[in-house]
Amino acid sequence: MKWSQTLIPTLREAPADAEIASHKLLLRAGLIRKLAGGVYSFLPLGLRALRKVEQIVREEMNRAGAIEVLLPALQPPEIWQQSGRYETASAVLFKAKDNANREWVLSATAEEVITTIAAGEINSYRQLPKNFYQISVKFRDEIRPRFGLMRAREFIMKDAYSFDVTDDAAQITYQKMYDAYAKIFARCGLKAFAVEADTGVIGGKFSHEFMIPAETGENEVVFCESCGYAANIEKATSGIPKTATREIGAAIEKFATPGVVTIEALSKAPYSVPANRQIKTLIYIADGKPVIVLIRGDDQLNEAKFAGKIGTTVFRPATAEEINLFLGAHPGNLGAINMQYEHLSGEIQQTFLDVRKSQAWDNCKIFADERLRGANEMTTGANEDGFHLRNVSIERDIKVTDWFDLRIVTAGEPCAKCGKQLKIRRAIEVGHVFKLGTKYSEAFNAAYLDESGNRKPCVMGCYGIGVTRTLQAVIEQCNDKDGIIWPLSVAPYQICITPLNVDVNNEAMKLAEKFYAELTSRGVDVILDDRDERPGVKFKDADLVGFPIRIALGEKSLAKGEVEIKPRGGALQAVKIDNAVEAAMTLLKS
RNA sequence: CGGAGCGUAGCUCAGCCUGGUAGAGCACUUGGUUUGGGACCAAGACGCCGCAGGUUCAAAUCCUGUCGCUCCGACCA
Repeated sequence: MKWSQTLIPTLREAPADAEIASHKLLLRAGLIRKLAGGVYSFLPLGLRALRKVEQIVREEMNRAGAIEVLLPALQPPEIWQQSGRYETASAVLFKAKDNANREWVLSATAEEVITTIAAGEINSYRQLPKNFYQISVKFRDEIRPRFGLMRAREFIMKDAYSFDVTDDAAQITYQKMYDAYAKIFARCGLKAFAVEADTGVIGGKFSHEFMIPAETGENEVVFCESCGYAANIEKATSGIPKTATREIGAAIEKFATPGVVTIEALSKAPYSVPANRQIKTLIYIADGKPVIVLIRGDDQLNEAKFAGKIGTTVFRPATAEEINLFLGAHPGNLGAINMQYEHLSGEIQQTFLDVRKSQAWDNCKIFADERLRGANEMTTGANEDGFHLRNVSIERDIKVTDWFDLRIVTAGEPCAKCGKQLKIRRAIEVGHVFKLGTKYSEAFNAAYLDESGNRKPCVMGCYGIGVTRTLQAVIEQCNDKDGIIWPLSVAPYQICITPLNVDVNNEAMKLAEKFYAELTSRGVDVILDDRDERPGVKFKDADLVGFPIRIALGEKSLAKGEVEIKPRGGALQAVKIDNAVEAAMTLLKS
């Protein structure tokens, strides 16, 4: 390709709405342009890099035995209702209406579609296993699109769906995908690692996410350098000790704490109740009903874990007004003990009772973090502004509905497996593999007949790679002050030939054309910078775009019978003209 | 959706406080001088100052509303 014939609109300055390095570089190097928030056009250079990532994904998926299909982006809402995700995933689904006012769902993912196909076309164990994948545009109504392609409303995803006869067989497929993913990211030049992950709305038994370490990543990963344990913080657990049990002491005692509404304030004199001897009482409204969550004063609630336990993602913290109405006190004075209303007077008490009834408050569930199990001599709010209770024994005084691990792990806690200190780092999620089980196959009746003629649901898995996100992750991981440093495997062009004089009669240009023809015939992706620009502009642009190898032809070196070959980020080497093509090929292979 | 900020030329931004009819740099066009790391000179073209109301003799500037964008939080590949 000749530079002058394509479109590579490089920018000296990054547009103001780009925040992180990779987003700025995508724009500055002329790979993408924004059409609207979270919606981007791919320009020629960006598309070339994207196609390379796609091709790597395709090759490894094929190698792992998956077969490519293409499923519709326009999907009838009925199938989403059938799986139940029309409600549970409602927040991210784009919906459109046709001219007959019929509703459609834009594909956010395709479990429903593929399972419909499996239900219709797979009848026998002889047809299994099958693993279908596609690389296609996905739509998600992200609450907050961010960082260019990292979190977009429209993006390209590789999604795969496997169907197996048994759980054991599904495990083998899962492992194949896991291995394929490791290869894919390695081939893209990425340092990826897998972590245990939360399954979220998709559901299923367990999953791993593939992460790219990056300060700008939106995920926090807990990991142990000693034994290799690694998990998304949403899922991570640690071996932190439970609350020390003490003698069950005296009866509960109410004491005045005027104006004290934080854990910290209560931990100071004159109260001096250590945070680890306090019970934090949080009120959430989940599916319209109140839920009480108890965790230790020095811990934080992990909302992802909480969501997993209560089985809905539709929840929010209760407002101060709601809490006051329900419990008769404001945040900072709450406890799961005195959920009474005797202290309220007449009319207010009636309102209180009505609210409780309407909100099913009397059946309000109390979930407590495991770390509080058996705790006593604890302090918590008295449900009366300005008062707390001490000598609280959880098992004795609070009717806990259920105990769960609900806390957020923090750095430095002991690893649950080996006891060494856990660390936390930020990362970008580029892939996710799920073991689904039979959730979708049962909902869509995707079943097969086994050897004995028994009808059984297929055991499913699903596997996603954010292709456009992966592309940006490559840039986020591979750049310097001058621009992108493409790994050879995904570079839009592998070699940029830069003649410093582009007059067709000039020796530099003639030679450039000759190299271009030779390298192209050898299957190398080459771009020839035939613009009549000053050398500085060409060099700066080549560095910005980040071609792995640049071959410069200028008077100075040509006079010595040489050309200059410079790997991006490596040392410049002078090579005899006749050896230049071979030298470049050698560099490509190394 | 809650909190914060920003919408002026293709890009980066000034002007707004204190109202008087549109600016700079880069990019673009033409001519010239340059030519190994984002050149210089000259001349040009490019603006519904996000949109809609309002105040005013007069609005980019003040007021109200609205839309869009960015950042922090919840969501995700």
